[in-house]
Amino acid sequence: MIQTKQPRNKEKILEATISVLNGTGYLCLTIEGIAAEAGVGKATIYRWWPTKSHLVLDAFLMVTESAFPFDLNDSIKNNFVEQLKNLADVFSTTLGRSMLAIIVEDKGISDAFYTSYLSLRRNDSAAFLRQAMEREGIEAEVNIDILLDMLFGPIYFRILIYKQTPDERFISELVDHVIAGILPACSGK
Amino acid sequence: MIQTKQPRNKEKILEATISVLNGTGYLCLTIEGIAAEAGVGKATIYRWWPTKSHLVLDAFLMVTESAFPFDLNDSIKNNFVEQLKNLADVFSTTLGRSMLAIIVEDKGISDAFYTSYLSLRRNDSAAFLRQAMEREGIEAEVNIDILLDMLFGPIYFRILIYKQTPDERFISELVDHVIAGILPACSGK
Amino acid sequence: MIQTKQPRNKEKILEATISVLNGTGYLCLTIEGIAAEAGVGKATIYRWWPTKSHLVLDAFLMVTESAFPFDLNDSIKNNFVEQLKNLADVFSTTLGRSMLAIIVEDKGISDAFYTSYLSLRRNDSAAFLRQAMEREGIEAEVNIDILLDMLFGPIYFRILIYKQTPDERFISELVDHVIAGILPACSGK
Amino acid sequence: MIQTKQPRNKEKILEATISVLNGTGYLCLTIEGIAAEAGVGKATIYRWWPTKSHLVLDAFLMVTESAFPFDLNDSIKNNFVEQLKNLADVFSTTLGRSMLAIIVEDKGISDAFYTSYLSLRRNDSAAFLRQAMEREGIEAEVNIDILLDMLFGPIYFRILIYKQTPDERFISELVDHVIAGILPACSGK
DNA sequence: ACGTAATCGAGACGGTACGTCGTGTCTTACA
DNA sequence: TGTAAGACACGACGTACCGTCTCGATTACGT
Repeated sequence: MIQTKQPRNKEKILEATISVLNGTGYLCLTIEGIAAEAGVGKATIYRWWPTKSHLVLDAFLMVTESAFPFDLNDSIKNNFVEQLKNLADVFSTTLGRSMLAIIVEDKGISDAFYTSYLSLRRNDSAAFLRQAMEREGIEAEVNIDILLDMLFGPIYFRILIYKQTPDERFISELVDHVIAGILPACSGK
Repeated sequence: MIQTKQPRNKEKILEATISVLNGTGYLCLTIEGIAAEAGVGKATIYRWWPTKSHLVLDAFLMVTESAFPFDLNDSIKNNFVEQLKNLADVFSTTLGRSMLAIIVEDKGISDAFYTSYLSLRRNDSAAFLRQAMEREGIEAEVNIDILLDMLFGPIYFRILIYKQTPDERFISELVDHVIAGILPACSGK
Repeated sequence: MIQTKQPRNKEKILEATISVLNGTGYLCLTIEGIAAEAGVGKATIYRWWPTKSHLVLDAFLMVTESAFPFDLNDSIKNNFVEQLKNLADVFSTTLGRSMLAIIVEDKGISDAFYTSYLSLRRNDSAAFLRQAMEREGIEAEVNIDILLDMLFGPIYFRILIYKQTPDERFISELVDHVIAGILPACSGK
Repeated sequence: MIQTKQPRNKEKILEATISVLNGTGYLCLTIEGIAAEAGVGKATIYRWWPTKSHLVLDAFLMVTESAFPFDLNDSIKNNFVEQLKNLADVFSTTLGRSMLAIIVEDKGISDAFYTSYLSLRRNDSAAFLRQAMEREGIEAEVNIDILLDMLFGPIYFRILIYKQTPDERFISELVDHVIAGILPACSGK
């Protein structure tokens, strides 16, 4: 089988990116440093990625499953707890935090991130939630988008602003609160 | 009255920072550019701010009320809708977005931001919520921290990741959902 | 008869060299540019020429007669005027100037240039001069090498340093002066 | 006396230029190398010189007397032998050869070189020659420009094309031949 | 009111990284 | 088989800012 050189090189560069990121952090991430670490010329990096941001995005996508599966036989709560734990894990790594920092300061990358990562998970989540609510007989008038924001938003918030990694207890309580809001209430407000 | 030059200079610099930020965006914000805009030597900037990040933080604090008042005579919902609208406004400006970008990528600044801005609002919010719930006879077993994250988190999330400015309708529904979760439910799950 | 591709290719490359040289000048002459212009891979150029300099030398030799004939039936003056006019023409083209620039900065090429071009003309000139002087009965004690330098040197000098192309009048006067020096003088100094 | 820092730096850079030139030759002369040798940032070099060529020109002018004096009490021959020996010396150094290589390939620099160096010597030479001829009663119809080219041209020619440094014997004969051409001849051409 | 400090603008400076270009070598795929 | 196309490591380019550092000129105060 013929093994072209090119893909091997791209992989080397992505691995070097992660390695440098883990070693020195995002603020010290330089193209020259990555090139040196990968044993590659700078031009080779620029051949495949227009900016450092795109490179980090690809590195992120390489190591991150873009979909985290739901289990229809399990409860809403358990499913979302798992989802949010996974989310918290992914974005608490140096790579994940760097990814977020780039997204926050660069609209172009955030679009690419949305397409390649966020919308996939979001769609899975929405689909699961709809099915599960129907199955559990919840007919509440709920805006699924807002529900998902109430689940995901606080995780991102804690990581981005408070620099904390939400633990299981936080996640569990959060999911409880959100679910409480969609169960039939005795009285209106 | 004698007016020393110093305070006037600091003000000029902060104003120049905002002006450059509005003109060219955070990614193009340079100390040299600010100094030129302010008609000031670079050293004068370094005299008072150790890094560009600290400078932006001060600029942000200068133009932003660090507390946004609650009205105890109004409803929980109305109060939080106002709070979140104000939050969305503040962080949808170029200055606000820049502030967030810095916070996300710099732990040191995020601490300072927490002290000077975030904790003040957070404490006010928590205090108000406790009073209001008591007044309205809600005794639900709720974790106030999580409740506040459910309110604020989605706003930051929308701004930071989705690059959207939440509108009043979104905010209103969000507050509704959160409040729904703390009203007494007919049945636990 | 079978016509191999190779000679055709070399020609294409030499022509492309001249074409690029005329288009953008020596300072912008690149192997990549020549390869593109010739519709040829870079490796094909490197197969036949070790450096850009050798390539330009070959291009120069291709378009330049390495010998310019003397006419024994004409006068010394007329012969040298023609020689110098031809010289001035050859080295006033972009190709000729480039050739000189390379010679000046590269000893290796200047040797090759000497062998393939300069010594041939020099020998012809010396032989002609000797014959003609004998024929015209001039027996002056002259160093022919120096005489030739006095003829050729000023032409190169004007072209290389002054960036001028000597005109016919200049050449004519120059030859007159040189010849005046070898005619029998009334008195030594 | 106040010694500003600036000129000291320029001098350091010019010295480093010469040092690198002597060490590795013109083809290996890089701005980065000069900056390193001088212990200076690249930007400092670019602040004062637009191109490497201008830098070499300045280095050349720094070490070269821009005028080499004539002695009106000495003979024409001796004066020009001294002039040409000096010329041959100056342009046989690495620095001198590099200067010439740059002049040959760059019209802009050759203009600057003409203004700062060449025209000064040329004018001195012409003035001296005129005075001396008058003093010695030579009234020949001579074109001084061509005479000077016959003196200087061969020197440059030998250095640039033949890569030789003309020795005293060559120079002496050359001057003899040129002078022979301006002495009254017995017969016209 | 004036001389003496302190303060400031201007910008030079040594660095670091940028993104680009051309080199000369090497690989691949096609003709 | 030979060759175009072009990937590749390398090295230098010229630029932009960084944070530090003089240097005068311009304050503003203490006498």
